[in-house]
Amino acid sequence: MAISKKGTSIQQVEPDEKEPTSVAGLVLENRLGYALRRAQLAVFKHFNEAMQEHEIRPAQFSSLVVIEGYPGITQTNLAKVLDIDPPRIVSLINNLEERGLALRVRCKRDKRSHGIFLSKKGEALTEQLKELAEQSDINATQALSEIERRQLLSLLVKIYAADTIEE
Amino acid sequence: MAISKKGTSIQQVEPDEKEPTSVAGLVLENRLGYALRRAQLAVFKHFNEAMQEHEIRPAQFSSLVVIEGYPGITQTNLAKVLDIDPPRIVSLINNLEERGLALRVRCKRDKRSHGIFLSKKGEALTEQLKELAEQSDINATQALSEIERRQLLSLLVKIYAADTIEE
DNA sequence: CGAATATAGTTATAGTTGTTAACTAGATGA
DNA sequence: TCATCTAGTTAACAACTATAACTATATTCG
Repeated sequence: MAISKKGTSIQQVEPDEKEPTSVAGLVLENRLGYALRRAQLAVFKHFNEAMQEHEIRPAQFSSLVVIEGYPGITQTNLAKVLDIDPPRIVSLINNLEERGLALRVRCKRDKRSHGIFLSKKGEALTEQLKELAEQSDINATQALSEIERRQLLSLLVKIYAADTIEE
Repeated sequence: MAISKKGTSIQQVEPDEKEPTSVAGLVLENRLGYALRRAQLAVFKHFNEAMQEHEIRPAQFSSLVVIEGYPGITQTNLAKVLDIDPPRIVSLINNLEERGLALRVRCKRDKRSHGIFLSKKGEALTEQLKELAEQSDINATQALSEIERRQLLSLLVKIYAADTIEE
């Protein structure tokens, strides 16, 4: 295996003088997947800080919002909407139920399935969390104007909506 | 704990008739963090499919590209640039080295640090992968025009660049 | 009817990833 | 020289995701 720099078998080499601190100028700078990942991590970091005192993780927040929007939704449908696997829903709902935020109600027509509802406490918390999330998004994207933020959102939705449909 | 619907203790409830299949209409639709996550997963799915035959994971690809751009970069700097923890770099580089794609060269001035270089094989593969990645990004974002894609990229970079600096 | 098949939810398991703490070798600076 | 710092490493661990298999109900159809 040859070192590419000279093609000779160098044993001791100086590391490059430049000390890059960003991916500026590299192909990575133009890679959508990479940019999405980095931006997502940055935004999630803010989100997690904002939610820390309520001990709410991103997937829990999403679940709360969906249950609020569709009270009585079954676990299977919740899994579909959030595009996560059914086994993950179980522990997610277990946790919300243990904390008194949500509850399963066995459906009398189909006794296999459970409708999921928010408790009063869950509803109140969800309202509060939605505001925190809104604020957290804005904090995480200070570099963007309100118009840019909306533009970004609409572009992102186009991507994942298209991708969800074609499956 | 009361069920919010009526405030009474319902034991058997019909699940909602509607069967939602997307987050359309919910607050989630307007949450930047959620949209970023979903879009990122969609794009990564394409990426992973494209890279499958080469057995290259996203972080490995990113590493190859950065090493190509900064031959002789130290592991510490690579970690900084990619914003990942030093321990992760170790197994990452181990893997690339075992596969003959990259190699560590001990720096003679500071014998603690290693410069990392691509082998000829690594360089050739990286060239190939960059094209695959480019194509994969385009496939994953068929719903976007070329202009929109560039817009999106610039918005994303603004977010994570700002976030990286302030630390 | 009742046997075969399908579905909702669950459990267990394991692979993968990211995080933290602590260690070694070498460098630096008083 | 001694104390402190840094680069890389190792190991332990927590979190997340995916898969397989199990239970209970439901449905289909001969």
